[in-house]
Amino acid sequence: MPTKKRTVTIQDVAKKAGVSVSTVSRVLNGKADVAGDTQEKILGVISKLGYTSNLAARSMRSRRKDLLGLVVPDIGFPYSIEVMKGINRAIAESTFDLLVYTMGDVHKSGAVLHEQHYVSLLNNSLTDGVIIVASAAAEFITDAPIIAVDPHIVNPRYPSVQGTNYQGAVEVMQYLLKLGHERIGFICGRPEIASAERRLKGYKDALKEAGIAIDKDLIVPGDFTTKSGYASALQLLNLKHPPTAIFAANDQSALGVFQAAQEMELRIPEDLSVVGFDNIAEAKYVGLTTVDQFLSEMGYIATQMLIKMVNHQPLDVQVHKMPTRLVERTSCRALVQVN
Amino acid sequence: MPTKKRTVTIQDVAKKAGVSVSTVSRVLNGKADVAGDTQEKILGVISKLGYTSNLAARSMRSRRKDLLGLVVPDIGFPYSIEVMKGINRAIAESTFDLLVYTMGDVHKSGAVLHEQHYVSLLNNSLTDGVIIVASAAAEFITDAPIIAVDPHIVNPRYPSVQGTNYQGAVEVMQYLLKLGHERIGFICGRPEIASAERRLKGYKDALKEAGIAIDKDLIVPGDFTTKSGYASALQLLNLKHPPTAIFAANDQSALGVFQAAQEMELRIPEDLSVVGFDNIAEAKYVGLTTVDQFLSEMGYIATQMLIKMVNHQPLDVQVHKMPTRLVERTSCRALVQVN
DNA sequence: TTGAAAGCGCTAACAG
DNA sequence: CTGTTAGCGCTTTCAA
Repeated sequence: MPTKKRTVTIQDVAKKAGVSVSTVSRVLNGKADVAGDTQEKILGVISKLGYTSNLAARSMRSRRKDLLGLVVPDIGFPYSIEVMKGINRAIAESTFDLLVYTMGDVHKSGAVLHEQHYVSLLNNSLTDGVIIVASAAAEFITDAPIIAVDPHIVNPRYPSVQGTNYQGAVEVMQYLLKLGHERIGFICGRPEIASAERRLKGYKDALKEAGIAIDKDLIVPGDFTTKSGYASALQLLNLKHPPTAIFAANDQSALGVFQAAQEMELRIPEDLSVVGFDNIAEAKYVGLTTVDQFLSEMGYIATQMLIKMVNHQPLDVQVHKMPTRLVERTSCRALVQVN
Repeated sequence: MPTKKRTVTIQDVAKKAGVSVSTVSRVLNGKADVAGDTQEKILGVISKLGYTSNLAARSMRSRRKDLLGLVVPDIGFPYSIEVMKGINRAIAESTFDLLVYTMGDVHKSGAVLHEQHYVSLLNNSLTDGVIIVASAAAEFITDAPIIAVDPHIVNPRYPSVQGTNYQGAVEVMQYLLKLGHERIGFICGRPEIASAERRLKGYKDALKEAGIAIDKDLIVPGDFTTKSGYASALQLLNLKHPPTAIFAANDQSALGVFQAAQEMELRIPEDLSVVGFDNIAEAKYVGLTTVDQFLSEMGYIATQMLIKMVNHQPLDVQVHKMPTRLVERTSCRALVQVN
């Protein structure tokens, strides 16, 4: 293995080039005040030795790193993936690179503490600012800008990007009601998450608005997983009066509904209408109705906002209209909440 | 915004607790030799001040970081996402966390240089080892272990995880031949990438083996994108003698074939058999045949190998059988190449 | 235009 | 059990 015993440091370069470390540092940082031939010689030595600056040491001294941080509990989760696609897009368009911190699993250890820890870790040292996705934590100690995407609990002290969950749910319901459905099932999300509750409220209010009494049997629990969607859908479909449409609080559980319907040989949407919130790639293939681009846009917007914050630019944009390419009838907007 | 002017350092904690920095450092690192009440007091100050250690400074001093690095050009690309899912799974099962470095776009600037730079950057400072995915670069300067997943160019000096592209392609062909197909189209991948060429060779050899002459019209270019798959599929299907089956060098281009077939109102697989290499979520919904879990498994295996390397354990496993859940008839193995 | 020297925040001997 | 001290590799004054 081509492993140098010791890392090549700026000292090695300086010695080899016969100059001082500060001179090397100067050419490394593109300062103008270095003689042409000195610079050339140093550059030569650098590439000959294969020197690369030590990120840790460097960011310990300098303010600007051109690096954004992202803290995600689990980068394998479809939700995270969608958000990351948007972030990735914004990063690609910018001069910033991205450092993603993950522990691979939300449940690896105390989530809230871990999140806070990682945010400080990144922000106090390596990055110019951090994006935190679907955070359970509400408070952070950090000296660099921070932005929350879809936080579980909304803390007005931090800027955040959130979906208009209530309004979106109302629109989903209006769509289903217009289709003539009167018995519409709702599969809940995790009750401790703000967005889930707002979707449920949208469901209830739309029903109320339409003059339809709320049937408690039609509201079943869920936890945003496909498995729970499957189980809850079976519960709904085995009712004496089963619903003719099911509104799942998120896309994953909608997929579970799809599985249950398939198993019971119900065709979608002929026998059963299914609508899910959020966005997954599979949706268009299974014929589910979802809000396209939703999560991805949130990531994109959040990244752009964070970059503005890092650059000390004002956060002028308050509300973004979300594109709804897949679904014409159901729309959802991202509300950008500043401060 | 709750932004402390200056970061809380270990010095602040020490002063406030009335002890020395080394004592604080000791409790921070869980050393046993600290008095119970001293430790308690320090812990109290730490949480009161909201102190978190500076990652940069810390990793500059200590050897073990319990942190693995991952360099991916583009984390929004389906290929990267699949590999990352596997890596994420391995990370979740381990005591390591993961730091992903991305520039958001392969083409943001000189890819090879960027990759080498990032690998050194991470490995010389922050992480215990790094995984590099689909690298265009063949050489790296680093003093920590490194493992390549599916490198464009295979360098025997580094351990790597690669698919058995040749064998897999042969098996895909045997499957199609057994189905009775005699005219099988092949959509190539990017010719500069080793795996693409091995898949093509598998296609040709299987044909040869079956005693079927190679028709050059049936081999069309591609670049692993859906767009190219679409275009090349149209080219194939508009031939005087169109193929009855198409083997796309990867999943993305297979998706393009699917689109083209749909547009020409060909049913799959009744009118046209389509097989793609690699693995995407959409595959099962559009009825394509792909190798399940393939990319994800590569990421998983690579991560486990890297952890072994970091722990100075021998790399005993040489060949992994890949699980093939979706597809019984086409299998693919990951060949783990050590040294 | 360059070098010397002072730290950034932290860990790890080495003494007490 | 705890404090002192010496750096890790780098940037940044301050002089020369």
